[in-house]
Amino acid sequence: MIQKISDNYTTLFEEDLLKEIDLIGIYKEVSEGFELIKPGNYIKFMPLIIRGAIKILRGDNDGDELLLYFLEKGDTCAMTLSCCLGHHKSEIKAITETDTELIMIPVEKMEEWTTKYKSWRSFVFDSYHKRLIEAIETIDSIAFLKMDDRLLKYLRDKTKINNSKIINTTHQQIAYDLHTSRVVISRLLKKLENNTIVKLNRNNIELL
Amino acid sequence: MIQKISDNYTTLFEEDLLKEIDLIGIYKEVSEGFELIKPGNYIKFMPLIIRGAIKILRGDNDGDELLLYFLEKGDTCAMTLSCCLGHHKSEIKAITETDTELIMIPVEKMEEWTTKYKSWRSFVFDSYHKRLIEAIETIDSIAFLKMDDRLLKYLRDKTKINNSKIINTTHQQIAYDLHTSRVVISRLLKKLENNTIVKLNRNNIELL
DNA sequence: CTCCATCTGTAACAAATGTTACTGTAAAGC
DNA sequence: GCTTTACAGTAACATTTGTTACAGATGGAG
Repeated sequence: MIQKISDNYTTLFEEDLLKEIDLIGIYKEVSEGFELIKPGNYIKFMPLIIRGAIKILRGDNDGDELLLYFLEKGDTCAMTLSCCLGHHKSEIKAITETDTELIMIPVEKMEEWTTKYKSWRSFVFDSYHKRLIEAIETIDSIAFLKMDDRLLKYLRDKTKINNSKIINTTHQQIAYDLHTSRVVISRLLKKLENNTIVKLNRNNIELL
Repeated sequence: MIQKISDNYTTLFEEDLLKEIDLIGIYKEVSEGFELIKPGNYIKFMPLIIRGAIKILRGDNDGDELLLYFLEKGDTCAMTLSCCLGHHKSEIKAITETDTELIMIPVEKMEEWTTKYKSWRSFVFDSYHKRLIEAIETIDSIAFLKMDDRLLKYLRDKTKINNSKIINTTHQQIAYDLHTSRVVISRLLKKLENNTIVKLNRNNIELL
């Protein structure tokens, strides 16, 4: 486990901290499409991502939802941090975007390590920073971009996360992530296809 | 200065930390409408707000802008924290909403105090947490609400911040904050007036 | 193969928001 | 007082996005 952490985290954790993670962390493999966190859950573990990607969504009271951002290897979930420190309920939804390996750290260790290890402190600050930036980028997209550009950005993010120009998803699923309707997405995708920016197949979109 | 801090911050800072703030912090009074931070600035100080309110805006490349949230007494600017720790340029704009008293802390002290004082660490974590929550609430508004509800929310936030049912501003200014056009705001305000939710005057809106 | 569920394409329309243009009115400066 | 400027009201129209309804295509289950 130590090896996996050092290989995938740019933050250099102290030797002692690595040993603690090795001792206390729970290694887990999760397959694609699993709902790790539901709105309303209390969170007892903090995930360190080793491989794969996790999609973080905001859900409102009526089942509407909106993609906030993706987490990748080396990341952790700042909302989880918030919830842990503040002992609040989750206000978000987390779903594995691909098969994912992660290490679960019990909440209690959070504060302890924050006091004890400088590198852990930096890691946590850095995570907050990244998430805040991502949240603000999401605001940029919604506020300043039209749906066609948001869609294109979404497709590009997807190819980056999955490391493949082929995106396996349905129009309906994209509509959920961008909080719009399926018809709108179909319409705009068709326009992108006419401009030879994508190629459309059933359950599958290729970014050219 | 120690008194001002202890009076206005719920986080209880240690005696030693309070002394350091007293010694190092620079007390400042800023009048309404002053632009504290411009996009592109490097930030050398971190503000602790004692009294008043600061409006934080996101600005894109073309001069478009959008209100992110307000800061009040007891708050600090998480984006500033980010910038300080990461030594990045500012990506936001900060304008005093009312006359404001604040204490400026030089960036160098940030990391030092984070290591040295537990209460400072909690304060910084808590600030990040609050800002992340606020950013996500802003996302909620833009993504899930129509302009009329966003406007009403905006007016209510304003009355809360300024502690008065009378809002002194122009339709154009609201339009900038919500990133829409003046005509749209005028139209919706008129509708709110017809429903006796507000009363409109020149440079001045009263929330009923 | 046939049936069925799911996915996609498209049209026609409705609603929300953005744009342009013009008017009147209050306040500020002279 | 008069003139100028900023602010607000309104109409007419354009664009974007959302909604409903239906038809055709695809692939899997039986």
